[in-house]
Amino acid sequence: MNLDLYHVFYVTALENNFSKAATKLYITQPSVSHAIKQLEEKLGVQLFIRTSKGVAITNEGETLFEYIHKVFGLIDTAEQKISELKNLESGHVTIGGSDSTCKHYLLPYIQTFQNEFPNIQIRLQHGSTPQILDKLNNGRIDLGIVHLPINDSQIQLTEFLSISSTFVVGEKYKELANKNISLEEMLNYPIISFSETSSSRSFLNQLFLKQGLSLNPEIEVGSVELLIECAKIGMGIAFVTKELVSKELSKGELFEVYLNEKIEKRNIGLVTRKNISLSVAADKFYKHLLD
Amino acid sequence: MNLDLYHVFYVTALENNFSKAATKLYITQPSVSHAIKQLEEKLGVQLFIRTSKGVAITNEGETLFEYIHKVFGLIDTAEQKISELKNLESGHVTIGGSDSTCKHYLLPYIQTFQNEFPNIQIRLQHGSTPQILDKLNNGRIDLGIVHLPINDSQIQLTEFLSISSTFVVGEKYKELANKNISLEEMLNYPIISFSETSSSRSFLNQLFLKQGLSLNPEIEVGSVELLIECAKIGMGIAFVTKELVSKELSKGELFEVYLNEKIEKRNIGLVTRKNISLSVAADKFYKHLLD
DNA sequence: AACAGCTATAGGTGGGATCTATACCATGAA
DNA sequence: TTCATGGTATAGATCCCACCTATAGCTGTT
Repeated sequence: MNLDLYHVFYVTALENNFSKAATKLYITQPSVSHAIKQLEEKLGVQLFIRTSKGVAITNEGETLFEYIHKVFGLIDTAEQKISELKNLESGHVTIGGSDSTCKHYLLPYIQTFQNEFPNIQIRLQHGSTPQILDKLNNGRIDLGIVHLPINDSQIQLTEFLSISSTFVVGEKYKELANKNISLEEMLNYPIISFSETSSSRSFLNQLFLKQGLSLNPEIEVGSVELLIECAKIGMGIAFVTKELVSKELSKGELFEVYLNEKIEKRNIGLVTRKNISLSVAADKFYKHLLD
Repeated sequence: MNLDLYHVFYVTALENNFSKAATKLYITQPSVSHAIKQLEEKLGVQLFIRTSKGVAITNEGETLFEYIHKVFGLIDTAEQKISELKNLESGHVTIGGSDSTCKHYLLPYIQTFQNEFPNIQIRLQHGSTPQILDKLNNGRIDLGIVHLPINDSQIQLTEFLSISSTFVVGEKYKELANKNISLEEMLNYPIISFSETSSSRSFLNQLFLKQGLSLNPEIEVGSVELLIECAKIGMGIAFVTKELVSKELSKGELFEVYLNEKIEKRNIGLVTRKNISLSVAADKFYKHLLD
């Protein structure tokens, strides 16, 4: 299958003239003559009638042209599309994360990325960490943002952010903010935490478990905003990422409760599939995140 | 533009394996490797990820594949179609002629042709001789069948049939059939002829004009069938193609009126466009007619 | 008759497509 | 660990053929 013959045919059919086609193709007229002859022999039909004033396409040539015309249209479109993808003038990136990671750590990056590459569409997929890893493995998302640690041999992991956890209270329990207290003492107060399935909660559970303590929070919520509100109005001690309450702390709406032991930092990571290349757009966004 | 690269890409994308693609393409693996590399360089994007167990197509490669897949589908279809045309398994022939030429001289050929090539569609276009020549020049018909002579430098003419003209009468004017009469005498009887625009009529006009006589037929009709009927019931002397009334003559329903001079034979010709090739199907039909 | 504009043919040449051979790399089994 | 397997990349040589130049040959025009 020699496709270049079809290219010669295509241009010749447009020009109805071997010599002009040759010029357009940057080859010589005998080459066109030869190529058309080859194609005619291969297909077994005459494609052009040679006249003294150029050539005229035959009926069969016309039929062939209808198809070949589309062929080169498609190739043009394809090359155009690839060029757009390459130059980040089109394409999309699908990112998976929990609502809170997306909202608090991803959104600012998405905004600056969109300013720079307005034609790249950013899509978000919500899910828990295992769900995100699953979507990643199924090719439903390009990259994920999850709380660490994770354990999946198929996954390529890059640490992204390090966040501090702390306990905060509102005006009502302000006196706790002055002294270092132990986890055990804390159990005497109502605890506000994320719901059982969240990674924040399992981190908290682990914290108590290491002291042989069992946690049973009075209040379980599903969003950072609600958690902060609950703490503010004095419903109890809230376990929260420090970076997310810095405004409330500085305004004096919330007060930090210091533990008499150090809480380890938690890490947020970017996950991609091992051995699977990111699309140009996804790769660009990935690098954008790591800047 | 090297289209063969796309062919290598296409097969490789189907196989996800350079070596297997090479086998299918009847080339070696290094050639595939080289071709893909060339295409990647040309497009400026990576198309495949090389892994130890073959290759995996990238996102951009996938996008390209969607188009290229269609491209090769089209080429396959095109080659299929051309092959059908070539082998007379599809296609059509459009023929132009007057109703009577079509009916009396063409129809038998059409039937036998359709038996032999049932998938070739035969289309008929009706019109007067000048209209037929016009349609031919505009490419609306592949070939025409017309009464001669014609005068058109663009037209390629082949004589097809030679027909005799004669005068016939029914029972009523039977006595005329015994003697040779002159054209002048004939004017004493009602004449039945085709309408003014027909070539049969202009032939008849010429016949009289050569003798300095002017014809003014009492009855003008538009079809051979009607003309024969008029003659049969004794409305006058009909000018008619002899071959079309042979049955009536032998049955004794009509009687031939002999002129004291010889009427020239008329010719029917096949016309095609000069310098324009017939399609395979049209050419086949043309040859079928001349057999 | 000469010209202009086109295609076909002949024959020679160079570049590049393709090949062979081999390196190299990852994976899985012994 | 070592070896075998199955894949891709690279190097270098070969040789074919795609393309070129030159020219013939055809047709319609000036």
